[in-house]
This record gives sequence, structure tokens and C-alpha cells, in this order.
Amino acid sequence: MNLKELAQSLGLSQTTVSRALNGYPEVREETRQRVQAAANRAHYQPNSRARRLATGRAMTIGHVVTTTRKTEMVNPIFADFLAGAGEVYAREDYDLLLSIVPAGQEERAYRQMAANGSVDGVMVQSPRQHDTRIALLKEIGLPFLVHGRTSSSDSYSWLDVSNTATFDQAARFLIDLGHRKLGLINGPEELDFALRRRAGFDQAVAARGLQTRADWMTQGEMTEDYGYRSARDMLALADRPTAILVSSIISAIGVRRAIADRGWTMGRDVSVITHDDMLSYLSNDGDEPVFTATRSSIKAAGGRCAEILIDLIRTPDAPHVHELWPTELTLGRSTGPAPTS
Amino acid sequence: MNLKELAQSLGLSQTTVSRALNGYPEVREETRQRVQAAANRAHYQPNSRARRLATGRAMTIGHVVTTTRKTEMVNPIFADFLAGAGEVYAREDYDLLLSIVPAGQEERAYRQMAANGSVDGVMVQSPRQHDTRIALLKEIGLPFLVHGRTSSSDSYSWLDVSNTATFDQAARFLIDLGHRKLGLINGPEELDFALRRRAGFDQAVAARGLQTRADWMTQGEMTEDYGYRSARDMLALADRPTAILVSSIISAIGVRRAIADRGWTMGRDVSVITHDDMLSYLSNDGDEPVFTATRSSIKAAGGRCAEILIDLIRTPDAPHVHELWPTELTLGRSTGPAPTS
DNA sequence: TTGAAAGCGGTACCAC
DNA sequence: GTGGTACCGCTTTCAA
Repeated sequence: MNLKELAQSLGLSQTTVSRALNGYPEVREETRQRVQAAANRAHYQPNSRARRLATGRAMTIGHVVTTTRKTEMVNPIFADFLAGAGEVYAREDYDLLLSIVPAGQEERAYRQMAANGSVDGVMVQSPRQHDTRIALLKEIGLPFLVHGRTSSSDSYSWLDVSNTATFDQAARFLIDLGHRKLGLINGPEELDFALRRRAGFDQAVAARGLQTRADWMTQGEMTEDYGYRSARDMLALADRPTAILVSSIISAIGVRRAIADRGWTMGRDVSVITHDDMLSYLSNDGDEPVFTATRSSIKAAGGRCAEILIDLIRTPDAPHVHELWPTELTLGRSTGPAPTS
Repeated sequence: MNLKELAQSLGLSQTTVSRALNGYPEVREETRQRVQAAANRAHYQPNSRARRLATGRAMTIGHVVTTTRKTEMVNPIFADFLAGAGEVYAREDYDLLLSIVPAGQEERAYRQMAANGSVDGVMVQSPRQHDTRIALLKEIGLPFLVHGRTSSSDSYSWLDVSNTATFDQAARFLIDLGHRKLGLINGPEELDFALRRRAGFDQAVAARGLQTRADWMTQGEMTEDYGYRSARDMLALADRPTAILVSSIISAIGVRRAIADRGWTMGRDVSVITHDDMLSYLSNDGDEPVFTATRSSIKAAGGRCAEILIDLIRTPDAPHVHELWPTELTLGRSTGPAPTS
């Protein structure tokens, strides 16, 4: 059933039917009712392809997600981010076009989306420190929102979780428990979020008059194996950290394994806080996590990002939006480990 | 730059230009070259909205992914599956429309996609034992491929990883190492894959003349907390399992925590094999995982699913496709744990 | 308040 | 081999 047929069956013009269905004010209320009823009865759904052509809007938002060069896998935090964004899109009648490309082919993907008009805007995730995508998207004039920040001097809209504050807090928390030797297993420090986490870590350590040490810090792509090796080597040092901050749930799995390998127990022999996309625990003594930066925080950020991006699309010349999204940090019972130093 | 302008700039008709660009045979080679060159120069990209309307094809495949009722999160294995599918879509010039809806609202999503013609086909994931989606999609005539199987008697196309065989193998492996008491922390047994895994487990246990025990088996939504509680309770039993099969990477995190809580070491005090979407380890003595059912296996399945679905769309009345996709099981060094019983 | 008709930007049939 | 033109199904002027 298409508009034409529906109109004929009602003895009305396509114009009127279209107007009735789309809530235009100039339609007589009685007519609208009649049209609506008929549409429901016939399960009429306007053809989205036709509508998109006619309106010039794609009613679609693009997400370009890259697989990593090494593992060719997708970072699972995208799933949580998408969960949040997807809900908002559904509510606002936007479709989500997901483009999964190998790292390095993003530019092509964006250019294509812009050129063939399949999206009205794009979400940019995991920005690098100097990210070329921002200039690119400005150049091609595609509305976009960055989840995260870069050190670009250009002005653009972004929403970021508070990486610096979170890692600063987490490190202070450990120090206040008595730890003097903190390790950091960080993400790739060419990515902006990893730099900020590092900054938060450094800041807390310095504020408490402690020192960072190169052999207590690693940075790299956050695989399980990376976490394993990093923790294994760090913990094997004669002078080892007594607490470690881990920047990823996947790496954290490896960290746990490395600890188990030594016959050690997390929270007793070494403290661990993981962050990012994860459920994280300082102590293991019960069901209640002591320190949590949850997956739901990423989801919430995804939802808010979607809202902002849709606004940006609807009002293209509104000013840029900059939002710092608080990470939900839950500090529970202070049953954390005693310092071992 | 649109087709009309491009044609004018070349002094040709839209028809010819369109034909040249789309590789129709009746265009003179020289003309084609000229058109192609001009198109490249102008960075011409056909407007996808117009093309979709004209051809009647959406060149888009829909994935409806649900958030769980409890956690409102997306299962991270979808990310790996999507990574595989996405590559194929990109290669075949299909877009991926991702619809994220709360559990229970899938039907609406499918109906809408079908009615407004935004997709040419859909991928169905995580089928339940009696899944209503199959009848629905047949009714509305949308091509679809199921990743997994149901116990429906209808005939439909599916690709499944070999859940039964994998869990059977894994259980036998443990038994052959000397274990006599196996535990199973399974997914929700209203989902088909969980049932099959259970079947494989039961089968191996029975084949070796052992017994399953109700208090060594749990089933439920695969959260970290679920894994934690299941393992904690199981391991606290006076007569406890010496080895556990875990059906999910997320739950496995909780399992590891429960083991650490007891001051135990995985691979020494208890053996664990996790499956599904994960890197999994029987022993922890080195860098080389002993037993792996990798995330890349899910990715590979995603790619193959995409290929099949595209074929299905292109040849609508071809026979149904049924494929069992082997899970990559890597059995490495037999440095597994000694039985503790 | 309603309707006729001109797009939107391509594709594909039919004639030359 | 190339071009004219009627679609695809909707939105949106403009006129009545």
C-alpha cells in the first residue's frame, strides 16, 4: 500500500493524505481522523526511500567504527556506547548506519557517506591526539560530534567522559589507602583518552608527593595479552608496584591471569582498579564492588551524544557543544587492601 | 555534482553517463573512459537516496540487536560478529542498519523495516528455542538468515557455530585429563545455543560414564555477577567440581574473581574453560593459551553469515542454506591441571 | 481546506 | 551506441 493507493481509496489527493499523516495544521480535523484510521487499518508505512529522496534528509546517522590493525577486532566498548545512542535514535526516528572498516580507511568511509548522502551526520569515536577526521568533516561539511577530545585547535562539538578526573580520583583513592607505589597499564597514548588518563594519574601521584616510574607504566593496544604481559613484568620487578590502574576491561582479564600465575590474590597481594568500559573491583570480599566505573556510564554517554548530534543536525549553525560527562564512580566500603610496601 | 550536471558537462545524456558508470556493455569503450575520468575528476558519487528509490533496493541489511531486560546492555559478542559481517557488507556495497531495541520490541523493528523498505534483508541473532521471529519474517517476506538455530519445524536458512561439538570436546578434554567432577556455568537455557552447549556437555559426561549434578550446573543471563555467584556457590560445596566450563567471557570474569576470593589459583585448584566470545585458557603457565575458542571465530561466522544473506537477497528463490560453522578450537600443550579429586 | 503538478536524482525501457 | 522519457513514491510549492 502506497500513498497514491491510500489516497485513492479515500477519494482524496496524495497531498491531503500526506499532510494529514504528517501533522500539518491546515487539514480539517475530521479529514485527519479519517485518513489516520484508514492508514492504520491498511498498515500504511511511508516508503522511506521515497521520503528520503523527497526531503533530502537521510534520517540516518553514521558511526564509523574501526577494527584494530593488530587484532582486527572491534573494541567492545562500542557496543555499550551504541546501546545508549541507539535508544535515542529510535526515539527520534533516526536510523543508525554502522560502517566497520579497518583502521586507516575511515577517511574514505566518511567521504563516501557525505558524497552519496546516506547520512545526515556522523559520530566520531576514539579520537587520536591529532585527529585528521575533524578537519576532514569540517571540510566536507558533515555535521559531527566527537566522543572524546583531541588537541586540535579547531573548534568542534564534543562530549567526553572525565578521564583525567577519574584516574586522578582512582589514584588518590589508592594512595590514601596507604599505597606508595602505583602502576599504570594504559591504552595507546596516541589516543586522547589515554593521554588524559595518564595526566590524571601523574597529577594524583605528584599531588601526593610521590614519583611515577617508567617501569611501572605501560601503554599499548588494550588486548588481554597486553594486560597479561604488562602485569607479569611489572609484578616480577624486585621493586614492584603494590597497586595497579588498568585502562581496559579486556586487558584487565590478562592482569588477573598474571596475578593468578604468581599464586597471588587480587586485593591482598596487589590492588587493581580497572577503568573504562568495565565493572571494576578494588576488593573481592563480597558482592558489592568497591570502586566502579561502569559500562552503563559509557552507555549514558552514548545516549547523550546522540541527543547532541541530532540537535546539531537540526540546527546546523548553532554554537558548538562541549560537555564533560561525569563517569559514575562508586566508592563503596573501604575494605581495600592494606599497603604492602 | 549530480548526474544531470555531469552529463551536461560531457555533452552526453544522463542515460549514457549512467550506463557508462554502471558498467553496461552497450557503451563505447572510449565514451566510458571519458565519462569515468570526468566522474573521478568531479568526485561524482551517485546519490544513494535517489538510486535506492529508482532501483527499489535499499542496499542495506538490518541487524536488530536487543539490550537485555536486566542489564540493558548489549552482549559484546555482537561486536565481533558485526566486525565480520561489516567487512563483507563493505565489500559488496551494502550498508548495515543497526537497530538497538529493548528485548521484546524486536517484532516491531522488523515489521517497520519491512514496511518502509529500508532494508533488503535482516540478520537474526541469538534465536530462542521457539523463536517467533522466524514465522514473522516469513510472513512479511523479508529475506533473513539466522545465526544459530531454533527448534522450529519451519525451514529457514541458518548458520550456526558448533556449540554441541565444542562443549562436548571441551568436556572430554577435561575428563581425559583426569577430572571426574565437571561444573557448567551456562547461558540462559531458553536460548538455543545454551541448550546445545548443555547437550554437548551432558553427552561428554555420559559418554565417559560420569554423572551430571544439578548443583554443579547453573544457567542464566551471562553477567559478571552471575558468573561470580555461580562459581562461588559451586566451589563452596563440600563436594565441588574440579573443573568448570563457562559459557561467556563476561561471566568468566566473575568466575575468576570467585576463585581468587578463595585464595585459589585457576589451573591449579580448579580448571576453567570459557567459551563463546572469548580468549580462554585452561592453564596459565605461559603466553600460549592451551584451549581457545576465539573471538575471531565469531567474527568469521559473522562474515560468512553476511555472504550467505547477500546471496539469499540476490537469489530469493534459491534453496535454504544450512551451515555448521566450525569453532576454532586450539588444543595446545597438555600442561593442564592435574585432577584434584 | 484541498488538489494539481513540479520536483528529488537516479534507473531502465523503448526508439533511433 | 546513444538519447528521450516515464517511472520510483513521496514532499512541497502554488493555485483554487
